[in-house]
Amino acid sequence: MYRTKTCGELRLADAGQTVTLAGWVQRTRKMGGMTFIDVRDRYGITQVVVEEASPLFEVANRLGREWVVQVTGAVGERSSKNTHIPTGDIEILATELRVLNESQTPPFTIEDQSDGGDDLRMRYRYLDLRRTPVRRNLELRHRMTMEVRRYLDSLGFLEIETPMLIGSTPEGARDFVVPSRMNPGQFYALPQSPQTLKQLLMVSGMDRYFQIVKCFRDEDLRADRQPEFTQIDCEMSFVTQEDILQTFEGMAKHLFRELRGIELEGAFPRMMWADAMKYYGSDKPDTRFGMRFVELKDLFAQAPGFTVFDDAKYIGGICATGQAAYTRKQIDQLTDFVKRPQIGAKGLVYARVQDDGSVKSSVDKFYTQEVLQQLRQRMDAQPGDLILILSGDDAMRTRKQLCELRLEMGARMGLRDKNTFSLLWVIDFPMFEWSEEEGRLMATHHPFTHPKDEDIPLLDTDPAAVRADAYDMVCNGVEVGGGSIRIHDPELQDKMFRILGFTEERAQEQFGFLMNAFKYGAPPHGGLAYGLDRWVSLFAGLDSIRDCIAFPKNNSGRDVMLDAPAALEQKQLDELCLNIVAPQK
RNA sequence: GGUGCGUUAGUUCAGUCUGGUUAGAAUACAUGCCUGUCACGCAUGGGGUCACGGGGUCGAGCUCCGUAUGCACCGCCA
Repeated sequence: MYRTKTCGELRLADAGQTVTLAGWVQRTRKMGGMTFIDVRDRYGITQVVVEEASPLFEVANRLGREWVVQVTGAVGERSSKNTHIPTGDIEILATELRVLNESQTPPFTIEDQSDGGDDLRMRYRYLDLRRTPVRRNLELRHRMTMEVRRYLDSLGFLEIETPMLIGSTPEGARDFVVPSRMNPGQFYALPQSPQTLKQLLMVSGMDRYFQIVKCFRDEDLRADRQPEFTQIDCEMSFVTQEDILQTFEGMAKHLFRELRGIELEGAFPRMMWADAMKYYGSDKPDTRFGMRFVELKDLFAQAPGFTVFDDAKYIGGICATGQAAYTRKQIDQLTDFVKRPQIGAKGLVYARVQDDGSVKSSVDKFYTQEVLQQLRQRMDAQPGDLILILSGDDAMRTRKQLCELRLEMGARMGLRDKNTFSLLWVIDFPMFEWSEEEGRLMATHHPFTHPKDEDIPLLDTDPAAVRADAYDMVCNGVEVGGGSIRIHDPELQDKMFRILGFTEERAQEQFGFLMNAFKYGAPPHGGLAYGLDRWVSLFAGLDSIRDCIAFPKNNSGRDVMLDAPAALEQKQLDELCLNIVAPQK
């Protein structure tokens, strides 16, 4: 046995015991006549003392950072305590000190506040994972999957694995593909989600399924998007949308209770997609704060000499409470912010409500105080408030711009606190979206999503107006999960494929397996998938999901530690019959 | 496919606006001193292809163009 105790568990009550610890040298402090060694493992840090008189003194002074050591000695009370760490009252007076392994000087110091940048941390991720903050994220992730399994198991869900090598489907994200050696010229695809497989499990009568499962999407990365990521994938039979929302709202509450000690009271608010877009300009509104949009188009008639609003199809405002003291410079910063190419607004109109109730705005020259007072009333603005207005000739685009402005103001006003959580359901998503690129309607969620019963007649007359039994769970402006009731009627499914522009042959070719299964008695079913990485990030207050993934990819989809992806040997390529010539080395 | 910001010591950064002697700091590392440190302290020392290529200039870390690469974002992500 290499150790009898860990480096995090010894306390004053253990004084007098002889123990053996093993771990990494965090650092040594040589005082001349004595040397302190901080030994670290994943449980904590314990101080070891070696005095000059000890035969171990020479070894102790030779130790370098990150050497692996084994120490035996008596637990003693420290004469001067360290109140910063749990083991700070005790130390080990070493009687044995063995070097289990030496270490090169690490490229960055293993400390909570790392001095390594992202790229270096990824290159030496195994060292980065020795750092407490990163390790804690993985610990939290572990506890979360344990709690998910506990909750779902208690409700009778079965965890069932589905294959990683499946067929490619052109709908949705790009697939990662895997060539098949035994079937030359043919390819598997890695699942973007086990969507159709879990629906088949419902046909099989599995009733309540879940899986904590890797999913793969060959799309560009973001701070919250990795090419492989983990879903908590769930499906239930004989349920309504209401049943599903209840079940998974329960799971969210369970996770908050067990992992954050937060009791979420009452049912989660539900917001129709159309309202989310109208009041927040987003299908994932951050509801930690208000500042809802107010439409102002009818208020601002054409004014001589002022052309900004002339072509506006949409004029919308938000009211920033108590921000009337914003300086000209701050307003200019906001204007620059909305004019950035990523946002693309033309400009910003502002109005301050003065202490006496009068409104001082950037459009004073063009609108009477009467109109401005109506504005103030419409915005429900009080003295001291700042009204910000955007306009544009494309209502949807302008709402998105206003959404960015709202989030920016929320951040500036400190209203986006990482320890405040505001959850809601966004429901009644539109069934279809028009794709300019494809020149056809595309499924907003996926082609198996059930339309709302009352909208089914519209499928024939006005498909773009059809809403779906689809829902997202949103927390603090992050989509943490989403799902839908699925179609279980083959005829309705056929109709959906037709609207989506599938020929019968193509629908059969790509989804024939599912359509055939549905001919043998598909139960009504629906489900949801949570993004595990996003949940962990949210609970840990992370800016990027990378920090809760042991070995993530960088912005370009590369694993800089493994140096993957990489070219293959010609022999491997030849076996796969890909007719690719390997690059010369 | 696009936009923005970056790339200088092992590491984190300053220096770039306003080109001009030997490119600095902190930290890490090495050596020495120190018996109560815990961000130990003190002293000394080593450590640089200023990402790469090109232009312009008497002269470039600094200016211009291109490339690579990192991060954030837009497009994309059923």
